[in-house]
Amino acid sequence: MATPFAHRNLPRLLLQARESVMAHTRPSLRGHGLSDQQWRVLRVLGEHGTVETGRVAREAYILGPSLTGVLARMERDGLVRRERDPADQRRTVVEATPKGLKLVEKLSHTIEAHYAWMEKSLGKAKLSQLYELLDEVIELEQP
Amino acid sequence: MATPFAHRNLPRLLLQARESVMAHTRPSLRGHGLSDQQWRVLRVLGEHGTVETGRVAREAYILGPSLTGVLARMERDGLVRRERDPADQRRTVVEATPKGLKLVEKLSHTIEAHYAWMEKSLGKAKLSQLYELLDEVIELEQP
DNA sequence: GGCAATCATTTAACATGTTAACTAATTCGC
DNA sequence: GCGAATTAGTTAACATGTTAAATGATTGCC
Repeated sequence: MATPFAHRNLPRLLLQARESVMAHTRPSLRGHGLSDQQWRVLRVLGEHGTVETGRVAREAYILGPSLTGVLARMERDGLVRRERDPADQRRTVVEATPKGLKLVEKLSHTIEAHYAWMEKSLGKAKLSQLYELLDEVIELEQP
Repeated sequence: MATPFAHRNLPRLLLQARESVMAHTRPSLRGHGLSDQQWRVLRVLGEHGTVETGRVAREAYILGPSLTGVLARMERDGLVRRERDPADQRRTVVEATPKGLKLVEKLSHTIEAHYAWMEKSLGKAKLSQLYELLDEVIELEQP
């Protein structure tokens, strides 16, 4: 009853590649008590300061309902602060606390070092080639 | 307080690329009531027939504890059957039911068509280039 | 001004991911 | 043969993903 698949399994390859990349940085994140998602959020806040949660969701690639929980736990852990936007009470804005910012600062160096290592092992050319191909895949339109 | 990141965000790109690829096939899966994970399991069973769950976990890239639930729901929905391996009572072996196999048959065509479409839009050369690069990323050793 | 449509976020319900602890069966060394 | 390691799978506890529905606030039109 074997059903042959002529091609590679692209979604699986992308998943594995992602895991392989994250395997290098994840220990540092966990060492500071951060989940992948919490780090993505902190990174956005580090780049943009005070941000409305909708934008955080988009840039950290986290769906709204997930983000609600992630931010609640980050607030519980003293990493971020939330408050309603006075100008538009529908919106909630978030910012990193000093403790959160300190983590961004520290981990940024780790991440940068990781990229440097990756450029060296894979080669700068192949890395940017990979970026380009991924961009093209992402741009493929929905049929 | 902006912290500059000189590089692209590779894990995010890989995640987005995966979503972009899956966006094409997911509607077909959902149309037949399957989750991504259930499809991965069925695909393994379609290729190998009766398989022990450990191997399913490895090939479908699902962790043991997740697989326990996935298989329970698939059994509930009449897609697979589970039983203990008589030769080694620690092991559990799974096989697809006729209903499950019919789904594999039907969806395989859909997936093949999707790959054909992708080869056409992206180009065969770029696709295999992408495969190679992903393989290399996956092979990067843990420092 | 007032009400329908729209918008931002949250809640709810369920599936999956993740790590550690647990159970049951098998293997290995003696 | 027997008891300590090892192995396969599950349970437990919590975090996240996913879709639909609900809540509250704002906008736009009349």
